[in-house]
Amino acid sequence: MSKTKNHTTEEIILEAAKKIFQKKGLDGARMQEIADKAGINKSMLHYYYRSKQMLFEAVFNNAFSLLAPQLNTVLNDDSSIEDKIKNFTKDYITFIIKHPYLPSFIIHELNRNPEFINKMKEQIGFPNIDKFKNQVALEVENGTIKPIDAQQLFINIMALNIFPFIASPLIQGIIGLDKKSFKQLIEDRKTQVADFIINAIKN
Amino acid sequence: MSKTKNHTTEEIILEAAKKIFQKKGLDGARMQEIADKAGINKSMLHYYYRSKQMLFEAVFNNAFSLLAPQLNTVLNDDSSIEDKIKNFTKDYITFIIKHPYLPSFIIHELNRNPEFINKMKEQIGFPNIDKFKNQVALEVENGTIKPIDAQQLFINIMALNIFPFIASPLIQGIIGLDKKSFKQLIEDRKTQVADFIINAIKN
DNA sequence: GTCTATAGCCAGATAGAC
DNA sequence: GTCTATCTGGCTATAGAC
Repeated sequence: MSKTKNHTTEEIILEAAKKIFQKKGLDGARMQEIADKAGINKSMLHYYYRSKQMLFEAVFNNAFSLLAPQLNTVLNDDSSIEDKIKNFTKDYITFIIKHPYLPSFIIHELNRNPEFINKMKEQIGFPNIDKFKNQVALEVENGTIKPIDAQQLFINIMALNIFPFIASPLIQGIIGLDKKSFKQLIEDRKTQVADFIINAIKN
Repeated sequence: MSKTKNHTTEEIILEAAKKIFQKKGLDGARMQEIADKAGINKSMLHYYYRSKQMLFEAVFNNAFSLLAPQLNTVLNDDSSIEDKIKNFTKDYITFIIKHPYLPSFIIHELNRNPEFINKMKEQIGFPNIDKFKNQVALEVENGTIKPIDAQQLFINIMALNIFPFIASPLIQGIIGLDKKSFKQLIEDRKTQVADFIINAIKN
């Protein structure tokens, strides 16, 4: 009973702060709004997290530790390149539906504060590209895929999967779709993106 | 003499506001900082633009009217799909070097304020995908390219070109490159991205 | 640990002299 | 049109009662 629904105040605050910070950013967020969302008193935020900045950093770390394993699917998994691409493309959509503001939040705050990434590097599970580099080199040598730089391929995989969600208002505006049609378009991407990438690199 | 270097105060303000807003966003920007950058008094900002919000909207419109023609290269140009992809990929890098914060600025502010896109639609030159749809359908029928949805292809082209700049701190962190190596990576993309897309769709 | 009240500061906006 | 001075409100943060 004590672990199912009995969240501590600290956890309730963090959860509320995640929602507000991810939607409004550090500068746009208001401590009062976070307190309201958490259903507690504003001074509790300072009691538990001392300052807005420190609460924000807790949220950012938490968000990054959710995104990192996603990227590691591509980088550290043991399956073939082709399977990795298929799995990541399918899984990422599921992930993003649960955390819609997360990638644009991380990317925006990293742009405003690029040195944040250095703190993240110290965390365990920070994405590392070395294994992926070896794998790509190997598959190029085998002849299963065309010659391509592993870094460029990784960027391409990220770009094709992440960008449509970050830029969705712009895309919806230009393509001229309502929400329902756009949702279908995204649904189609679960397979289309993987096919696109595989076509591009397969021999 | 009067048109070469003699900018009006209004233009000087807009130019300074562009730099500050694009780097810091609406919430992060300070009117005092804009005034300092422009080298004029803070009250002048209000004299010419009435409020922070209105100054911001002038900046946003201006930024969007710079990005739109870039996207129209892909959508409205008369060349073949293959040439469009090559040209856009090459030109976009040049564009982004001149306006490094512009796309992430537009995308971030559209996320915070999705209805902005509706105001943009009323401007002339707002990107329209109709011509591109016909062209893709035609080239698919001709057999020059594989069957693909024009909307998906357009998203892919944007994603591969725009994302690396928006997410550059994240990418640099994961790939572990210094600024110089990253610059070279981007330089390589001028041709690599076009090749990647063309491989993916070419029959 | 949780609340109320308030300190202290800073930003956007305006009044009014020149 | 451009400046100085100032108002006003809102925000982070803390003091202190319970």
